Amino acid sequence: MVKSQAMSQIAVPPVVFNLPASAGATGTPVVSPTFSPLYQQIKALILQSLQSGEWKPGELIPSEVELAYRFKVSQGTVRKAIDELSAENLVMRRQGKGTFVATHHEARVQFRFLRLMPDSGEAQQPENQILEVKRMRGPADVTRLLDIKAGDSVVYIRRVQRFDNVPIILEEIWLPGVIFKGLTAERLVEYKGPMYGLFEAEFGTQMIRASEKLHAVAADEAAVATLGVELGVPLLSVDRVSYTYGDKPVEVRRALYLTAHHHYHNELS
Amino acid sequence: MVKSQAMSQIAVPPVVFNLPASAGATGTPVVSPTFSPLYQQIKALILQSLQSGEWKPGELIPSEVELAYRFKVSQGTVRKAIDELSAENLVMRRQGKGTFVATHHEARVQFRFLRLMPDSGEAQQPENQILEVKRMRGPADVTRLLDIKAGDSVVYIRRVQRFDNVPIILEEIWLPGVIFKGLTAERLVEYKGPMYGLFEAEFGTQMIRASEKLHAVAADEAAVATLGVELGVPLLSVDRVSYTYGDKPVEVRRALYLTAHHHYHNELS
DNA sequence: AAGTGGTCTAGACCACTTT
DNA sequence: AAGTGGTCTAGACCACTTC
Repeated sequence: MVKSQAMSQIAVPPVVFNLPASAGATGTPVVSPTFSPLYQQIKALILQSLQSGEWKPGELIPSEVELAYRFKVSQGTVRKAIDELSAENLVMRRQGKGTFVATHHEARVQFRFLRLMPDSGEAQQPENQILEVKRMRGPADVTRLLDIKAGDSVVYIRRVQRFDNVPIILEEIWLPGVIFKGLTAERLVEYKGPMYGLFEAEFGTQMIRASEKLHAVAADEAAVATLGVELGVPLLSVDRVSYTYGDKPVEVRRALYLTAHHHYHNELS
Repeated sequence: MVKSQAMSQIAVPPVVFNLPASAGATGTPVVSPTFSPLYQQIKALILQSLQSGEWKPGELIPSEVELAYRFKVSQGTVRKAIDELSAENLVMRRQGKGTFVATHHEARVQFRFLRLMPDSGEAQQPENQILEVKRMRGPADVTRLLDIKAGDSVVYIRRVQRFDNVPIILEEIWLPGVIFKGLTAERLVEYKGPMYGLFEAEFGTQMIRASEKLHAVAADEAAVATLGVELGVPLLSVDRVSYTYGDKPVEVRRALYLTAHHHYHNELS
């Protein structure tokens, strides 16, 4: 039984969970306006389940065999879909155990999102100190980056991160107010672990990729006050926009890195 | 005819081109001390052909069917090997045409190795100005990074790169003297196009990945002289080590980027 | 029409983990 | 022993490019 690609084209509605056309279908194919390989459609369906929270970060997703049965495709096709999700770091495969939803409660993931390393020695987790948390109307440049309406409410966070108790990073963070309703200074202060872990666990928002722009800048007075450097000292400015499923921007960051004894590490390939 | 993985284990000599054990082989398997999947062994063999120059940058490599015949494995196994090489940007697949060896004579590749973008507007190719080329005994830190003997000969290059005729990058480059014997200032000046293109075309050395460390630093007198900035202005320092096949380091770079109107772009995922 | 890479299936077996 | 992901094969057909 060989299925034609065009015939096995399945409708992928925006939200509704949908099974593919029955495997034995013959007749006139219902040609949809947009073509894509079967495994891409399966990938999109799995992505929906990830986004909807059907499988939460850290959890086991159904086995390849089960997904193949559910979607009425071969295991190989499910495999190729999961292969891509794995390459994009959205899931993690473990031979013999299964496939797990990626989570920020893992050192590996955190190092992907914090590229600052000591010039010598091992990479380590910084400690947070929250300086300020408030709700405000988003500045124009921030709301534009977050793709929300001008003047919409945002949560503003200001914090310092320390390595070996030395302040190295001064950071401002803006989050869409609608998504991060219940976020308070207390919760941020008491939460141990990476901030993105808090976001995924308590706000159902998974950061899956980010785009950064780096500049060398001179220390301003805020940096002087918090990083203990002199005015004008060179600092690495890192502007970040983070995205969740569907390439939706959900965080804007502006950080200043003191790179006297640390560096931003990047692999080109 | 089903082949066991262990039985199809093939010897992968360092240089000699070798065919896998015959497909129908039964008897006692010659268990090699290191195990690896067949497709990884095929990948290693293809890698050898790339490294040896059997297929040069920009050229078409044999089709999957032909490689499968040559290695006496299925097309699917060759496919998986090439899939990985493609993911690592060592080859480029083009449906209907074939698989090509990656080359630095391509805009896409060049942007992978130069992350500096204008804050607004399109990315563009910079223009080179060679300031100095000489052969010298490599400084200790450089020879250590290049994994050559202390005091070994290196080629030293100093250059400025301009965007829209404005000097933005001041760069020092060290190359192993043994590999880049015939590299002269004249050749560097007259060569149009990316330097890595020259390296691959005339020295048979393909840069396939690089590791960068970024610091924010204050402009020194060399930067003042060449970039036309004032002493102490913040600059982005980029220390790079580039690698060719077999993770062999073949270039050390120290660059200063003027980031007043440009930024270093990075995608985290 | 012929050749290339791209997709899809079905089935077998392997390596690893848990029961 | 059973279940999971990982490897390998063989064969079919599709999409794209070139002749």
